[in-house]
Amino acid sequence: MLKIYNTLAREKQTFTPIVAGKASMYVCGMTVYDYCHLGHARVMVVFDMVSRWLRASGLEVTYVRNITDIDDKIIKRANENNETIAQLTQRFIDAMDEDSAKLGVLRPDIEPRATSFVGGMLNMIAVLIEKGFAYAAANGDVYYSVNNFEGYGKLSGKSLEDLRAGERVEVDTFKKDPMDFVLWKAAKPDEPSWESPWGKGRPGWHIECSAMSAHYFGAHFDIHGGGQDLQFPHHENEIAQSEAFNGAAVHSKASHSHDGKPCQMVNYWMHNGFVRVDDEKMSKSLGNFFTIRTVLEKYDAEVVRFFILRAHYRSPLNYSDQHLDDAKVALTRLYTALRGHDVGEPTIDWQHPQAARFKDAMNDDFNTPEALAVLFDLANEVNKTKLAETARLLKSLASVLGLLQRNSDDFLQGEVTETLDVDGLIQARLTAKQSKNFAEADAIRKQLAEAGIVLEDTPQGTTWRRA
RNA sequence: GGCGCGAUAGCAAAGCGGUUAUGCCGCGGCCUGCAAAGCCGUUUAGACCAGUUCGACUCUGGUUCGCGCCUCCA
Repeated sequence: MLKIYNTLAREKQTFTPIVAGKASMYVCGMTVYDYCHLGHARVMVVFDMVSRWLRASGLEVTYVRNITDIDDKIIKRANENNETIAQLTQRFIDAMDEDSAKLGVLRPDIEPRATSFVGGMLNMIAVLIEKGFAYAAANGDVYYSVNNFEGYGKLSGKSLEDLRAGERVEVDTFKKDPMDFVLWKAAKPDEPSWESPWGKGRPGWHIECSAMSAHYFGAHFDIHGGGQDLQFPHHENEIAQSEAFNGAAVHSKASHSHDGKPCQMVNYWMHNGFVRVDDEKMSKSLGNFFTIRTVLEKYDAEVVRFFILRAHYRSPLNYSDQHLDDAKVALTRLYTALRGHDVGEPTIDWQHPQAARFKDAMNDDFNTPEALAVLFDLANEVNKTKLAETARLLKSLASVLGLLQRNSDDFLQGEVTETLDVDGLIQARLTAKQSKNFAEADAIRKQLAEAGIVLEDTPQGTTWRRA
């Protein structure tokens, strides 16, 4: 039985899909105006892992991850770069695809772009106005009226009163309530815009996700994911929009549909923890972010994936070179255990005690650190017994996490870019050893070590790996 | 100020009311010509103060410290 920590309930709950055997999952993806950083990498890897586990559990998964390709920052950046919005967004969508592919992230089933769903957003806004949840202001903006939605704050645990007391909300004279948020922004000159009943403009950020999830999943779906920072206001606002849209009009049981049942948008809300640098959130506004491609210049992409899955998805994850070095050594241990085992296609006997332990860990709110501990125990077993069957189980279980699927030598040796004749030197060392010329043998080994190559003598001969 | 999360050994990171987490590092041994890898063993824990309990790292309350959200943010 899979249990998921549901942010809405603030507890782990047994996962029961709306439609037996299927799972619908929507994850808030990227706003594409820059390269993805490690925080984005975490979202992609975490929900990739989630979708893989749901599938491994036998569910037919539809995974939707959107792309926000219209927004203030995009417009600003395109102007700065003197390129069109379409050029800018496509450039960074391509970059994102490259980065995520390297991290072993499978493509979501559907990756809708906001600009393709403006019609759906306009419809949603019109219905919200009609039902009394939204109003067009004098400046041409359309706002959502938070006071009219009963459940506002239920996801983030905030009350309107507390939010207002925060006094950090800018006073906007066109809003009826400071907490009201924008559904439709009136266009400024020289900005891209769409025609609407309220004049030219463009959609607010929150309505995009409501419209896109509604398009693919309708009023009700299983899992909605995203980073912790989206809990408020983004996800809170999505709930307000979608549940109001699908429910009855204001003053006639706001958040309930006509048959009296609550029209809940999402059953399970999942939020992954932040990536931190020096115990501070990694973010663009703080400027302390590392892009995925920067990190990949120095570290193997699978090491980064391993590093992310090594921590529980809800825990904070501190980034540092030291931690990545550590992850690299750990992953090397797993690949070393698999070295020399050609195990073929993944197959898992879930009756095997270690497989069962792995499954229990994953079913416990995706406990990947525990699942990885199982892999290390299996590696130890492989090292001791040399059993191909155990090696196969190790590799098969790892495949569920998107790890250890390369040939060991590919990981341990990397691309062959040597100017040194490694094989020749190994052969020369062997000759020296055979004639007991250990000084010569050690000199060769030292020469290779200085080039970053570590030799390992085994009963089957000498192998090498990169330090 | 409001709301929430966390505090585990040198570092990272899980489970668990009583029995080895796991990885890296350190130490001892085996193996090796010597190493490396591997194997065996081993040193370092549970912020602080109370309470519940036969027994608490694990439950409850409080304290301290850290982080996050309340504004764009994955």
